[in-house]
Amino acid sequence: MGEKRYDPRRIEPKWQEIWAHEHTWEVSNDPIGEGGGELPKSYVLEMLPYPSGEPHIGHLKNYALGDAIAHFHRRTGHRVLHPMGYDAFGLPAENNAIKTGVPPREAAEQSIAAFQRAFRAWGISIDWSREFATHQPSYYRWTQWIFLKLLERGLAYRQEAAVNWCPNDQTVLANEQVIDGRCERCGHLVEIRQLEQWFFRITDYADRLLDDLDSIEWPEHVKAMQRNWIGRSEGAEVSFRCEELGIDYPVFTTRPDTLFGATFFVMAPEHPDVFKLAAGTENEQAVHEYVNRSMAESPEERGDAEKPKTGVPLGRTVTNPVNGEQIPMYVADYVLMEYGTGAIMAVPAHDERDYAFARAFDLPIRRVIGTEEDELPYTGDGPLTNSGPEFDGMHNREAYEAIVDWLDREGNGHRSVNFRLRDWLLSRQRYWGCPIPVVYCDRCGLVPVPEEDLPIELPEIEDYQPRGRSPLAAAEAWVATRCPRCGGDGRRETDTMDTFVDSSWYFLRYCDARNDEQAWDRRALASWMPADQYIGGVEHAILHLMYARFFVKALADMELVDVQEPFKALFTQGMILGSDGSKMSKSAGNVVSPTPIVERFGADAARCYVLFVGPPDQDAAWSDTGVEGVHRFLSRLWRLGDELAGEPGPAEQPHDPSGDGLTLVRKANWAIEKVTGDMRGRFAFNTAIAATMELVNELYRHPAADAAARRFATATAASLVFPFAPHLGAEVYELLSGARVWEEPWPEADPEMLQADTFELVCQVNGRVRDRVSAPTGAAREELERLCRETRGVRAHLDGQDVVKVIVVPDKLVNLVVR
RNA sequence: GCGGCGGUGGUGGAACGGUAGACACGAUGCCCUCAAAAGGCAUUGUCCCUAGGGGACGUGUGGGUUCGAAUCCCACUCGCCGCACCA
Repeated sequence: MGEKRYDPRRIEPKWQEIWAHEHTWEVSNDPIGEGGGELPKSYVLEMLPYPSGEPHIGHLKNYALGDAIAHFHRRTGHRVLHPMGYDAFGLPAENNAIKTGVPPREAAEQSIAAFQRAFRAWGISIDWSREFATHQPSYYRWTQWIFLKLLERGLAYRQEAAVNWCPNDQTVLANEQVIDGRCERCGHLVEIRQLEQWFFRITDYADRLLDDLDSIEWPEHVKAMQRNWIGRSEGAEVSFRCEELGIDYPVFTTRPDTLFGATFFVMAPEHPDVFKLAAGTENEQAVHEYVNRSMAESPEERGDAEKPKTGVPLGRTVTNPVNGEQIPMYVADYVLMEYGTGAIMAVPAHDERDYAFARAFDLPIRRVIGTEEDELPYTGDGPLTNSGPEFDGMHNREAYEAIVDWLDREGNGHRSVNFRLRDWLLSRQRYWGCPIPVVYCDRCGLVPVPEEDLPIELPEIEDYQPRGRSPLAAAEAWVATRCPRCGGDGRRETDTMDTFVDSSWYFLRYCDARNDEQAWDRRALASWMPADQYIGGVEHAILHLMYARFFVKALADMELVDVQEPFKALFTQGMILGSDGSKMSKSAGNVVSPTPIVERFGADAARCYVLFVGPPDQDAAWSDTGVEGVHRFLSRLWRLGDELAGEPGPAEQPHDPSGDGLTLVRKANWAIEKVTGDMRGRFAFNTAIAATMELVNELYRHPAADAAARRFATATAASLVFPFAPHLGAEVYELLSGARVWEEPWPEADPEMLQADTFELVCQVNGRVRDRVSAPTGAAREELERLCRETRGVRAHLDGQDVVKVIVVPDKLVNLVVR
């Protein structure tokens, strides 16, 4: 033993070559043609990588996870689709181009090559026949086609709006890409600009995006984040009339029960009527100054809830519809134009912000809910007061309904629902993205490019520097075109699409990736969608995962797809942190690159380690000694295989094992049961790997067991470890049986071998373990009680006391309750 | 503030309401070796006891349910994540 050593550098390329050469992981869309008509489908999908530089350790974990699931599904009788692609468009490649001069296409393609090398070196079981990258015209042709479909349906539109502008990246951003008032990409403070931009009408789907969360198996925290982001609130819209100008101003409120407490009225600085209202009043000048000052403030400064309330009176009043009171109007920046109607009724007694404003401006505060004991501002429940004879004394929950009904009858308001979600701003003033297939014609206006003219290819340019408009605008020859409608002079849209558009439908394309006639064939889609298991990081909980759901729903409404949700189940993996426990970053100098690890310990050890460190949805720190430990385990398994190889023969369970052989056969069956349970439904790969470690340890503990039992136990370990360490699993399994482990069905435990003849009976007195004794499996309750009472430890603790109760858990324990 | 998740040895982590700490790392000792590497074996929650054995205490804190609680319930506390002047 021991002259030969486990050498992943020899084993791993050997199997990778076989899988590549035989196209092992390719799968047909036609189950009948493959003779697999009876097999259920399984679509296992990891989030496609963004090709920037080299793959990092997080990618290894992501794809090791997905691969384990894919292998398990294949061997448990599924046709498995496990594809791969690259999300190649996007800002980083372009910013890199500006810095280094390397064209984004070149950088992206270099990076894609690095990912391809990595996936092969890691032994990920990918169906390469479906591979694509989103920057290829054969892909984005269909991204453009989907855009046209959405445009046709009114779900894509162009509009001027106050939008987030990143002065560093020189482009607009979606709300979802602004984090704490800063650009998600570069961290620069975001400004607000009034610009005409392209939007997708995702708000039309707010209710469905919310409701359908109940139909998918996603982690609770991700659903919660989406619910939060959609931010549905129920309430009422109530009209307040400005008599002097004869205009009704609706407000949205979630508290119509507090209407009698409204003592003033506030508008957002961006509200289009602010100047009109102030015109001619003594406040006109002050209003202009205030509005200009607020507009100049960054969203971050403005959004600070802690800062003192500011505002200016508009010099006008509105009528509170419930009591006819004239209440003063203000403009104040704590009211947001983007939410509700951009105007609010202020109820200082029952809203903290209104309270703060009223105190600062010395405005009346009138309690309408609760008693003296409830300190103001009071946001809790209670009986109404100061709300007229009709409502006084009524509990506020009831009053809510009663007041809304009354408003409705009088024509002053109605029930209403508001969402926090806003439309998806998709245009970017940047080069490296999918061109928007639209032409502007002086005569016809905005004209969609006809489908047959797609793709509108992204031209090659030399200067990527953004100058407030897309660098594409400088490509004169490309911009100048014919109007598809009238044939006259036209100009192409020079904005490109947000990268998230590309990744909102790629999972559909995998189903029919080589189709040149259409984006997909519906039958191909029907044979795979939805993805049964989606795997990726939580950082996409809102952006990508919401957009993709929106796309699928919109496409379903156009009868282009047959599912309502793209991802039936979602698994969010935890991050691999640096060995110091903090996030890996170049500046912290704690980045672990997978390449040297794989070269040194093998892909199998690296893959097993990231799955073994802990539950895969949790963050885990990288540990060099941890990988060495896993490598040690794989070596031990390999040595068993090497030692037992001899000539290939059966590796099946021997018929009548006895002694140490029986122990091994039992342990092997126990491991089968344990690993299968850990993988089915849950993702307890850490404990699954631990169980195969136990099996291997057991083999080392019983070196004298008969060879048949050892062969069986070793082959079983190889078979069970295959989803995590495919090369080693295949190697050892072949050494012992001559067969290919991935062609073998997943092992099933022999029920007879799952139970021993005896077990260790736990003997408790008052719930505390006092002794243990060997007892026959299946023994009667009385028998177990007797055995328990006879043990030394129990007798010592019984000590003549009365046994008042006996609890027997068959095949497990006896608990004697004494007084 | 709202929403979600979590607190177990020196470390990462195991535990259908039923033996807390599987498995692994680290540490210690031994074997193999001229030596080393590699490998193998053993010990390893804390404390206490006249110690081949036995006892007490132990899953953030306090209470509760139960024959029995890391697990279920209540309150608190600490930490992480998301959202946040959203009316």
